Amino acid sequence: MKSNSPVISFPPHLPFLSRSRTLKTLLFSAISSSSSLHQLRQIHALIHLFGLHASSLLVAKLLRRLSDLGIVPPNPYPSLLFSQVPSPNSFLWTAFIRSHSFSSPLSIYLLMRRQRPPPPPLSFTFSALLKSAQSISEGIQIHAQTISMGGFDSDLFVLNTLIDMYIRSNHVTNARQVFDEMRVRDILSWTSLVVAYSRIGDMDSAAELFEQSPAKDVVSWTAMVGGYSQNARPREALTVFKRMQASGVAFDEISLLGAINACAQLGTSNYAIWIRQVVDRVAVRKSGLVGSAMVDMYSKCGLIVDAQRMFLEISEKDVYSYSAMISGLAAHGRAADAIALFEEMVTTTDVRPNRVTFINVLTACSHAGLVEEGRRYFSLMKKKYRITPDADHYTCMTDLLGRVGFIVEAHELVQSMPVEPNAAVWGALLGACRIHVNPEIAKIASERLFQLEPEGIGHYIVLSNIYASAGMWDEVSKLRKIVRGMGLRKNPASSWMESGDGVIHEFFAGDELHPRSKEMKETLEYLLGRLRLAGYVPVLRSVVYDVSDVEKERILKGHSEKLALAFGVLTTGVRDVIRIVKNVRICEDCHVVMKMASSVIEREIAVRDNLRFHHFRNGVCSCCDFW
DNA sequence: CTAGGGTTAG
Repeated sequence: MKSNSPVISFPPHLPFLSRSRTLKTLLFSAISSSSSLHQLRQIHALIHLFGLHASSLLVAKLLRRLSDLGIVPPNPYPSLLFSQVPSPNSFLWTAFIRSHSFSSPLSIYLLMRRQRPPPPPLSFTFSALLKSAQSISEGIQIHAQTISMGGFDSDLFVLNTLIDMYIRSNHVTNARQVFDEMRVRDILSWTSLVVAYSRIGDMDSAAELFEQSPAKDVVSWTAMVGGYSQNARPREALTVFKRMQASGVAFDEISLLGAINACAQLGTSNYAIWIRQVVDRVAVRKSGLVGSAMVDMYSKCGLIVDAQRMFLEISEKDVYSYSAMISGLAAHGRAADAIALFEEMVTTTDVRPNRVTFINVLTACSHAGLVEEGRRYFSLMKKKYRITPDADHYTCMTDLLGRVGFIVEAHELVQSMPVEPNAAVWGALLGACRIHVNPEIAKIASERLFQLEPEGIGHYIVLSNIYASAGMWDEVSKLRKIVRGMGLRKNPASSWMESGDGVIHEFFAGDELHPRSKEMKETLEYLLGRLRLAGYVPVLRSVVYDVSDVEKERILKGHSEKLALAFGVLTTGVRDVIRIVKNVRICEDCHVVMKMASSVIEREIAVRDNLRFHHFRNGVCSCCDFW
């Protein structure tokens, strides 16, 4: 908590004229650095004391700070301040309009126009109006007004705001049209569109514009790094991040976030170590912003101990830091620690959990099968914290109930939930049906999924796998036909790992693309041979094709995480942890192989699946075979 | 004085 009041020191030796200007400057910066209504009122009193309450400059600044603190009409304070200025200039009118952005900025504008003589509107008077436009048509009207005033038709500031208005209402094409018609553009025009394209997932258009933009600064570079990372293209994100550094633009805290997140997605430990060095160079590690991202990144890279260490180093822990840590512990199967941290947060700090925190806590319960605790937190969230559960929370509950086998109850929950179940909810139910082989409810869930996400080829495959596990081969072949008709899968299952030099090696089921493929095959055969001696029997039911047992065994051997395991054995030191990242859930057979391998070859193996970690040590897994 | 922002279920 900042409790220091702004200090206004007055240099008495200055001549009177400059004293007045200096005083204004001092008061002005005091307003900027104020952090509470109480302080603002004190400064306001000072302004009165010095007879400066008619200053448009100071009052405009006060208004702006007030809206930052959420003090806007109908709170009378802004109007009171405004009314004390006998002849407000255009700047103050604009500030007053802006402070009404959530009520009726247009009515203030009309009031301004009715003054005699009317203060000339400024470009950012219109920008303030445009910013608060509730709809496209209102925005277009305001823009027409702007043009009719003359002199603004090619105003950069107005046009940039117009672009933003279109982007805010998801009309990227219109924004692009404005952009294309601009005779003069600045870096903000370019960046706005780059961001707009990346938000709609069109990174190729974003990149094209970015490359064309004549100037690049830390913000526009960051937009690209963040864009790639938010669109699940971590390698490109890091490439752009490195290019930014090479171009001589210094990065700041915000620009690091995209890069940290990209490393989290890659999930490999060398990138974790690399980004830590980058972060340490600017010594912002203890900030909550970077700290939370780092906690998340370490967790996702399997370095949970480093995540915890990082968490402790954050100087001002907020709900993001706690949520990131809880989510990390959950992903590593440490439900008890995740819950303990949540309890510590609510009992020993002022940090209030938000909806995401509860998603994290419920996920922790889910990964450990803690049904009763999950129910308790679900109701605590409503009763004590007044957070209305949304579809995401119901997804967690459906997953929690379904995962332990309460499929009927999970289905009832989905049917009775007060918000419309979305694809994630039905997906959780379908996932539960896969684990516990319940083709009846799976059929219900997947029919809804086919409606909600008709392009989601994965749902057909999961349903088909459930039918396969239940031996319903007629149904399987019907679904296979549909899947074939839909074309190739966009995201095939793959596993990847890093060799010591930071190169990422990716493997696909049954592929022989890697230059060391032959060696890997031999290594795997040798390893499986040793496992067989220790009692390994391939889990044939992990294969969801109706083929012979010999063929099933051949398919199992080709699973990408086994290829990665072989590659890891070949290329890493005997004391290194073999770290594998996988983009889908690990299958039962691979899980058995990893467990046994960890004891037979005395190596620690860590596999990150699409949602959690498996740490294999001495023949057991941290997930206790519940995943 | 408008452009980039950490935690999120299947």
